[in-house]
Amino acid sequence: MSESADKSRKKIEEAKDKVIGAIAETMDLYGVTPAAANLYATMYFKDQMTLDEMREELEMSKPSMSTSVRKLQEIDMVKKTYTRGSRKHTYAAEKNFFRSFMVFYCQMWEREVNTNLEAIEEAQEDLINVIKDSASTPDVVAEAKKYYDQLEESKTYYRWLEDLVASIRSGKIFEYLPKREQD
Amino acid sequence: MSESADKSRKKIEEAKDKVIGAIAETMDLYGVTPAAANLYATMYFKDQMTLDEMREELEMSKPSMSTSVRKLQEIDMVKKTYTRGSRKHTYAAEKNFFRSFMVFYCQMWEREVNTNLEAIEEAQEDLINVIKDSASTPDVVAEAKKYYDQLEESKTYYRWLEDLVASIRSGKIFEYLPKREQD
DNA sequence: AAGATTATTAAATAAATATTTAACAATCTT
DNA sequence: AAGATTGTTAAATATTTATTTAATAATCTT
Repeated sequence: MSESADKSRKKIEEAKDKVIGAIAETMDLYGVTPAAANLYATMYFKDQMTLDEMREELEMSKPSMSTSVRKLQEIDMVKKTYTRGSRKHTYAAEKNFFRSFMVFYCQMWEREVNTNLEAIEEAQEDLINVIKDSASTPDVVAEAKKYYDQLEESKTYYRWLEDLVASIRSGKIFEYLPKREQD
Repeated sequence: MSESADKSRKKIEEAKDKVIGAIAETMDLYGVTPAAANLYATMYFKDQMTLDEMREELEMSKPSMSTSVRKLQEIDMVKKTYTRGSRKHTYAAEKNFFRSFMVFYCQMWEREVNTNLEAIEEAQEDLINVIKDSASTPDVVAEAKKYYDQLEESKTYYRWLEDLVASIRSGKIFEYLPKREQD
């Protein structure tokens, strides 16, 4: 093989590495470890990989690859693939960023909505009891009312977030905000 | 003060604590430290606070409060307030979750778009050079083309994310996904 | 079923992050 | 301007989190 052909191969690797670096760098936003971030970014340019290939490519331990893969599977950024004839498990990166976006944020927002709405409902019940309690002094009742109203108002946000999740999950959001293929 | 009135006060505190716990728990999603998460959740039920009040309420050190406040200010979840007559600085929590949502996610997504699009542009230039290079073998050219196309397709996502940010920042998204005040 | 290969779990280590104590700088009051 | 109060920065400590090595479990082939 000629030297200039080698040079071309090397330039391709360089190009990939730029993108790999950028993706890995911004993936801390998705709450994954550096190992998982690097792994996903690497897999983004591969068809599929085995744990041993990952270990070799990233020069890390196999358990680290194993846990990283699992974490990435949880947020649907990596899928297990079935390759007959191979004893080793194979995995492929989700290359459609829209799908990753959907799964990750909807999961995250749903957790936030559920946790907080549940607490709010309980708190509001408590506050109503205070308000209704004849033993409560007027200033205490006023305070309870104030907090009750504040919580009630915040529910508008959580309802909106739920609607946003539904719109993304169903794909309806793309009717309003279309994907622009061209530049 | 009667004992039952005290009981009412205590129930209010309990109600608040439920919500404080939930907010603090979900705030790890926003990439803030536990101290900052607890602080924001606490401030959510206060008009404004000084650093010393924070330290006392959370039973933590003053520098910890100072750094937490700064971090929360960066994502616009806390604002400095001007209280004349007081030597101490006072701070207030942003209580409108829609605004917090906007600032936090737009900031985050914009960083992702900028970092990745920049890398993609550079990588695509490199790949074009390989494709145009007469010394590149056909299989190398094919590979370069494959990656080029993959990157090109991913840009659709980043453009969409930019549109989403613009729609949120301008408030236009609420025309499509309105805030529902009632239940 | 036995042996070999691969993947996962557990314990130990390493690295990164959060928090505190101590020192310093800035600001306000007199 | 001096002294006192408040806030921030720096260094040290503590805590948490990520990663590795070692051990175990599961899976596949013969």
